Amino acid sequence: MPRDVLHQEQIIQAAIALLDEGGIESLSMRRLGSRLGITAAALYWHVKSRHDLLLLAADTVWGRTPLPALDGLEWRPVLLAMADNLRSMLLRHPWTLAAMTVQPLDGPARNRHDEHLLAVCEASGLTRRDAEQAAQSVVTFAIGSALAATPRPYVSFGLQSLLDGVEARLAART
Amino acid sequence: MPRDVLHQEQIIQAAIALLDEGGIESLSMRRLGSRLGITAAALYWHVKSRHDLLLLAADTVWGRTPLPALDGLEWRPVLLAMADNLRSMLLRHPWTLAAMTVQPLDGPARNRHDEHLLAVCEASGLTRRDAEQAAQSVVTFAIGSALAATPRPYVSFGLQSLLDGVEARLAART
DNA sequence: ACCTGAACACCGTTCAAGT
DNA sequence: ACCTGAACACCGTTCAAGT
Repeated sequence: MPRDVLHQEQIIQAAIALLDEGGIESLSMRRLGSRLGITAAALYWHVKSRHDLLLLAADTVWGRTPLPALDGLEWRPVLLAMADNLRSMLLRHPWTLAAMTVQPLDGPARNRHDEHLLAVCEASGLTRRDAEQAAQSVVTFAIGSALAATPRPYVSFGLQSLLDGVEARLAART
Repeated sequence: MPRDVLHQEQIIQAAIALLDEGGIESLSMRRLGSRLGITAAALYWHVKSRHDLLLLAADTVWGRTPLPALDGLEWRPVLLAMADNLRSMLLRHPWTLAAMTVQPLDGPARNRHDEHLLAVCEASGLTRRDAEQAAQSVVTFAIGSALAATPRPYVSFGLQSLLDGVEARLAART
C-alpha cells in the first residue's frame, strides 16, 4: 500500500504533464506507460481506467488552487480572489473542463474547495441557504468563464454584479 | 452544391443523433458512415474532419435554442428565459460542452444567439459597454450552470442576483 | 505484488482506384 | 462528383503467463 500509493501518485503526475502539454487527446495509456518506462497494460495494476485516471488528475490540479485565509474581515475580496484563482487554474489546465463533461467531479480536493467557499459565504452573515446558493453561483460563474473563454474585464463585471445582488439580499435582511 | 449541401445536412443530423444517444465518444466516422450506408472514408468528401463535424453539430443544436421576441417591455424576464433556454439545450445535448472544450465555438447560430442577447441588454437602457458585459455574463452563467450541473433553484438565485446587480448599475446612471 | 506480450475490437485519416 | 478498399499509425482493455 505505501509503495503502490507512491506509484499511483507518480502516474497521476505524469498524466498531468501529458495533459498540460497536449490536452486531453494526448493522454493515452500507451504514451503514458512509455514515458514511465512501463507497458500500457501495467498501468491497470495501479489505476482502474483511463477515465478514472483523468478524474484523479483533475482533482489533483483542483487541489493546487490556493484557498485564501478566512480571518480577513471582507468577504467580497475573498470571494473575488477565489473565483479568480479557480478560473486561472482552469485556464492553465483546460483539460479539466473536458474531464467535467464526462462526469461531475467530486474528489476530495474539489469538495474542500467548495466547503471553503461556503464557509466564506456563511461568514458574511447570509443564511445557510443563501450562503449555499451564493457559493454555488460563484463556482458556476468561474467555471462558465473558463469554458466560455470570457475575457477578464467581463468576468470582473459579472462577478461584481453578482456580489452586488447578493449584498443587496444581505442588506435586506437586517 | 445543392446536392452536396443536402448531404452535409444529413450527415450533421445523423451525427447529432449519434451524439445524443451515446455522447461524444460514440461519434465515430465508421459508425456514422455505416448508419448512413456509406464508408467512413466517404464522409471526408462532405466534411473536413471529425473535429469539424463536431463543431458543425454543436452550432446546429445551438440554433435550435428559441430566441424570445424583443417587443416585450420587460428585459429581465427575457434574459431569464434566454438563460434558461440555453441551459436546458446544453443539458439536453451535453456533448456541446465537450465540443466547447476543444475549441471556442463561433458558428453562425451561436453568433446570432449572442447578438440577440446583446440586443435585449441594450434595450434595457444600459450603455453599449455595460450591455456587452451583461450579455456575456448571462451566457457565462448559463454555460457554467450546465457544466457545473448547478441545480435549478441555485441557477435562479445566481441569475437573479446577477440581474439585481446589473439593475442597480442601471439605476445609478439615471 | 507487479509487469510483459499478445490479442481483441476498435479508432481517424489518406489515397489510389473505381464509377 | 462521389464512393470503395486497403493501408497506416494509432487507441483502451483483458488476460494468461512470467518473475
